[in-house]
Amino acid sequence: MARLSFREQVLRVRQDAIVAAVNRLLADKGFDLMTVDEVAAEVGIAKASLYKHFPSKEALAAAAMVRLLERTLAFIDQQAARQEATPAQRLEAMVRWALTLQLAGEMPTVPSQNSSLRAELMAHQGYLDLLMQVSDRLGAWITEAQAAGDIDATLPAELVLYNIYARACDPVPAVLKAGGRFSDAEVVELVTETCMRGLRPRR
Amino acid sequence: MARLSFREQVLRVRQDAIVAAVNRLLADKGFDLMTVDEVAAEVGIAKASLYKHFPSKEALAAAAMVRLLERTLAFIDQQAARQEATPAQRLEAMVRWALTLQLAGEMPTVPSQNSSLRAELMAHQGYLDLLMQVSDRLGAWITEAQAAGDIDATLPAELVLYNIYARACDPVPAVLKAGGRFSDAEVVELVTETCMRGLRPRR
DNA sequence: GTCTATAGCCAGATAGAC
DNA sequence: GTCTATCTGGCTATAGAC
Repeated sequence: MARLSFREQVLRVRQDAIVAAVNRLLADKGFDLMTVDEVAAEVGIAKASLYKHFPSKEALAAAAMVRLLERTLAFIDQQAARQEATPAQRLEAMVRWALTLQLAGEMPTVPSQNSSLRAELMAHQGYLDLLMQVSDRLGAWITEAQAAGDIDATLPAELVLYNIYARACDPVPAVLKAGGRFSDAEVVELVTETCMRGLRPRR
Repeated sequence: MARLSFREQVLRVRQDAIVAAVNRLLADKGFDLMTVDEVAAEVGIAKASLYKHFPSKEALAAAAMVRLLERTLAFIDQQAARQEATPAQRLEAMVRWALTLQLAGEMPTVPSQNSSLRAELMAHQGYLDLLMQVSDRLGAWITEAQAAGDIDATLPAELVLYNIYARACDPVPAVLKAGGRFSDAEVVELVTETCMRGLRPRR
């Protein structure tokens, strides 16, 4: 890794601050309701300065999504290092992690419907590469878990993968939490359990 | 039911056409991306005319949501009439119905996040009444299904209810369908099965 | 690279004739 | 109630001084 000049380090810190702010706002309001003015205000710089770092609002959001995928890969590596854990247990840990992130207000969400952002993401090579990597890693665990009988082998692997991905934007945890009867930890447990149970063999 | 004058009938038909168009657009693009101009274009009248029928964009969406809840109640009645069916089977039929509606592009979705629409819906008495009715009817079946051992009695009834509601905006069916490997009917079966299996007792 | 100020656009809502 | 035309505000993006 090349040594960074002071100037470059400052730039890097500033960019990280921007992406972190975008991450929070995406988690809170979603892409359409997030305004670039808010991002600038949260970072504490002028809007015009933002546009020196990122060419568009879509690019801002894409950077936040790339950061999420990088964090996801890091967590996958962490799970892969737990040699005592079965593939199914690792997948369960992924679900738990996603739900925890979501309840903490740190899970950025992208509109799965039509949007200017969809197009930009599908053209963003770095994003697609990371998404592929994550899918491959999780896909391998799914196959292993099915062979071990911990996940129903008659279910298409796609279905299992998408079911896990979908926990990142599941509305159930937030509604359960809003009900006030459960702690965050309890919500995570309940949702994780119903998710995984839905994927296990019939008996 | 009072006899309607011709004038009132025309009004009624026009309003139904508007709400149907809003329903489609909400299902297709969601509230934020739906524009009032599009609604007007789809109905075939001028935007200003729309505002003679509904005072705001939020009111338009609320009307579509009320219509959805009315259709839901009608389907609940239909299921209640199936005397051979168990409560769990009725709940499963509800899930199947919601998924079918969603895949057909007829399921309007409301942003569960912050939005001007949330506030308006929570102040809309007719909407809240209907929502309560639906929840009560489904809640009764859930309790019965738990007593019968078809749904895990250790799960909070809230969790079960929200899990069923969430199928209406589940992103998994659309993604599975986009993959092209499954027919709509297969998608409905796969998602319904994993949903219900997640709620059944451990063994 | 940072700021202030503003251009340009688009969508929700309204005026007023018919 | 329907239309055409317009207002209004907010948002993305940029110009231009420093």
